[in-house]
Amino acid sequence: MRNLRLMPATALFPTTVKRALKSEALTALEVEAIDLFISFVRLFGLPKSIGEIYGLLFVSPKPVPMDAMMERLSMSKGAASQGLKLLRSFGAVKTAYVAGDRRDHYTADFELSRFATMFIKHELQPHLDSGLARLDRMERLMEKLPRDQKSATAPRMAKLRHWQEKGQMMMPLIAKFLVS
Amino acid sequence: MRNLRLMPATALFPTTVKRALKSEALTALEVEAIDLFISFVRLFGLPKSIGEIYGLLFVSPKPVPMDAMMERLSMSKGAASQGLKLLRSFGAVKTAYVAGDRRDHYTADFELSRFATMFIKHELQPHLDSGLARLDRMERLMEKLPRDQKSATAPRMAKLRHWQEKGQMMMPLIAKFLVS
DNA sequence: TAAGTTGTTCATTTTTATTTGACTAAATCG
DNA sequence: CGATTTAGTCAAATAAAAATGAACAACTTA
Repeated sequence: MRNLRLMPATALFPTTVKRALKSEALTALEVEAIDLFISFVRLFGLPKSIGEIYGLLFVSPKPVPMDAMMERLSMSKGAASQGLKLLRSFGAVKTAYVAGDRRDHYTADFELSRFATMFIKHELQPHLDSGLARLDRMERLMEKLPRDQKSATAPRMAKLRHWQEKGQMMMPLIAKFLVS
Repeated sequence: MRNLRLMPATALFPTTVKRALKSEALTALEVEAIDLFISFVRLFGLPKSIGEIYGLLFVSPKPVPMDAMMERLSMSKGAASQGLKLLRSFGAVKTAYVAGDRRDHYTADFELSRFATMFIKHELQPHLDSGLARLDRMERLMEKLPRDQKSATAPRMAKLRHWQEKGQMMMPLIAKFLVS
């Protein structure tokens, strides 16, 4: 699985310093943090692997490269790469430069509100937006209903409109509140 | 699948009125409502079938029995029964008495906030509660860290505490806002 | 420039969530 | 009471989501 190469016995003074070959087991603190963030990200419908990565970075005193994460979390390269891509996309992790290392190193951004604003932007807002067009469509369909059905349906559509508007209004407020 | 029995030709005056044997196809309005609520309930991590049931009831002028839902939504008995059980559990649907019919009939409760309060109660609150104990645990683990790591970790734990408290405070406010 | 390193993509596999429908219990009917 | 209707349960089937790892591209470096 890992492709370890044994260093030839003659290489007493290797020109490049080899990195640690074995990854440390997770500390109790790391396990707690990972656990915490797994359930946190689940709240936003994100996969476990996202929580694992973020949790590990959250308590890491120094930037962590992807291969170290993979090893310590026993996670595939694909999951790590995709997870970091997503976390980067909404600013939950940042890359950090580490001198003399070609690999990208990652740190957590501690503004947890990023998860919420990401959720609002990618899940809630689109839903609210398409909902507006749908409501118009539904009201037009309602018009064609026989009188009695129409009168029964009208107040329900009003309720929907009400919630739609409430949602639209809430979004900026919540966003503002979260950033504070 | 359905077990239809043909009525014997002699039964011109049946003692009990047989119900309609064929279910009507969904109307355009029903399809819109179902679509709307499927994506709405997904927001709360609920399965599609929940959205289908609630969407259908939302635009039904009269109470609907379970077998009618099953037919019109082409949904299994299990999904219908379990879905209604869940929706009932947080008050999103109510049962209505219909004279001369032994079956339970269901209507939608139009207070959409029930979905949100259900989510808060069953997903958010438990997470916040267990989070409190976890934070204590993490802080105790942090104490045992070497000086330098500890000083790097401390502000992160403070951030976590901050969000935890913010969350605890927000819950009642959100709840109040939703009901209004 | 050849060999090695790092990171991405995506078809396949694995895992998890949801749905199905046979079975059953309970209630009502004749 | 026996037949029928209604609705709940749960093991098995199916569908959906997530993880894996091989293949590849883009760099680096020796």
